[in-house]
Amino acid sequence: MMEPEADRYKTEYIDAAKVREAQAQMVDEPTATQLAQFFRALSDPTRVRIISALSASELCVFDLAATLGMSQSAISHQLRLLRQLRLVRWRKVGQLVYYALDDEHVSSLFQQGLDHVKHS
Amino acid sequence: MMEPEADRYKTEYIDAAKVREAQAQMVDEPTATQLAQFFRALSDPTRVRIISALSASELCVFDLAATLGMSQSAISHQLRLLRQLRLVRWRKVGQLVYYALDDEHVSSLFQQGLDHVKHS
DNA sequence: TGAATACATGAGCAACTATTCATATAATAC
DNA sequence: GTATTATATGAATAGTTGCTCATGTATTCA
Repeated sequence: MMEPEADRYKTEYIDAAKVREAQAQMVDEPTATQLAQFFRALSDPTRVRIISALSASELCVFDLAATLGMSQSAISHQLRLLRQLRLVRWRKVGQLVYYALDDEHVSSLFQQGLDHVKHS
Repeated sequence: MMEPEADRYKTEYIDAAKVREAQAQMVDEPTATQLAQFFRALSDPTRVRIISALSASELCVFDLAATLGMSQSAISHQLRLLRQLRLVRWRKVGQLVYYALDDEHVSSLFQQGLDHVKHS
């Protein structure tokens, strides 16, 4: 048999007002997922180094691979992700594909993260 | 037998100067790893929602779980990660443990990410 | 045309992540 | 003391990630 009475004695919240406030403030699920995806772009050392390298100037895939000392395939896979998240743009010149950071926002955010890490 | 001559015909770089420039600009491996770890803290929807909820005010674990509608265990595990990365601080009050964002830097970075996502 | 080159991508796999479940710890209330 | 409550954490597990390897596509060059 069910015991609905039991629930009466169960604490629902420690501080209901703060929970309501927090829920009002909190981003909704889809936004949280989108935001998490965006930060995920910067959550891998290889991608961080790619972003960092591209802060100087655009580079083709071949030179990016050389710069990082990694395989062309590994770099291409990561670039696809950065492309999908619109963190980089690219232009084709003959056989070469040049990648560059897509907007100021990204490098500014990158720099801010770097500052945080350096001062801690 | 080795064929050292073959290397002569292999392109090392498309643009050696740009590679040198990029390598000079690029963060070193340990820094990249540290930076990636920091951004990783924000790379999961649950942690994004925790950070977002804590932007309003500090909350105890119980109310955080209620706010997000998730199990206490799941929240505790995520808080441990945020604690390790020093994104949150905590204080104990009796049985309750109150968590709060550790510094301005975090919420500013969070807000900047949110702006980026909203305008795209 | 055919060979070489730059890049992209699917499959496979080892490593990692986020959750659940069970249990432990520590504080409170009786 | 015992029972209850808030939180932490280890183990297990399903899902994800980042790389390699093999191969495909598109462009250049002879």
